[in-house]
Amino acid sequence: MNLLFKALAHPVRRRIIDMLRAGPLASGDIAAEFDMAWPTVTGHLTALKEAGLVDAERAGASIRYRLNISAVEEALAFLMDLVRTGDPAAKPQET
Amino acid sequence: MNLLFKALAHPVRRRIIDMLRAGPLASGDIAAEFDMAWPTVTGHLTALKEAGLVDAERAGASIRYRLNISAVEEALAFLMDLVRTGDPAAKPQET
DNA sequence: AGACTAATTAGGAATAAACCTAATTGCAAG
DNA sequence: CTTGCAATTAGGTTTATTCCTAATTAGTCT
Repeated sequence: MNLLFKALAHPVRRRIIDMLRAGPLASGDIAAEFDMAWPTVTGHLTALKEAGLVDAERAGASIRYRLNISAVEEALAFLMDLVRTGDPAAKPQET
Repeated sequence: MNLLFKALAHPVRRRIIDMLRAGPLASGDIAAEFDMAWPTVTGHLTALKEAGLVDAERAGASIRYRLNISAVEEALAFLMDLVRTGDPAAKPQET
């Protein structure tokens, strides 16, 4: 949970997630989109992987990163719970 | 957006949010729940305030913190968008 | 005013994060 | 087997975060 929100707390990592919505991408393709050194991007990919937000698999010479939706859903569930019980207009008990 | 996820990326701050779901609390009441110095908690409250997750207002001698649901909803919307267009089973276009 | 309580601000130390360059590993051809 | 491309790991610097204690501000009460 903590690694998850930490991973989301960086613009570069959020943009990587955004890129991966269209489908898996190679590390190099991702790195090419940013104005920073490739190893820096590798670091961000590692953070995303450790948070469970992406999976990596080797495909020949390159490595393909794929978005893992279920990790996003986990964060989503946390926030939904927060909104539900925190909003006075949405308590099922006191109808 | 960035401050928002950054604020959520710390267990103490998430627990403060959780505490505030039941209703507003004074700074001291919040600080009393943690095993750390009060000024440290003040720092976390400031981070939450800057993220828009809480509002603070003075109430006599004390200061009351209140959860701001709409900021949570903002994060929620971001993640929802991610799940929607990232999930192959949920593309309305290709039915 | 003076004393007491609530909370923040100031300043500083320890730890973690983000970034870089250089060196290394893993695969694929030739 | 060696050359070349893809990507990561290593090592180090800069900046940000987290936490502490001490000092300060703000409000209450007698």
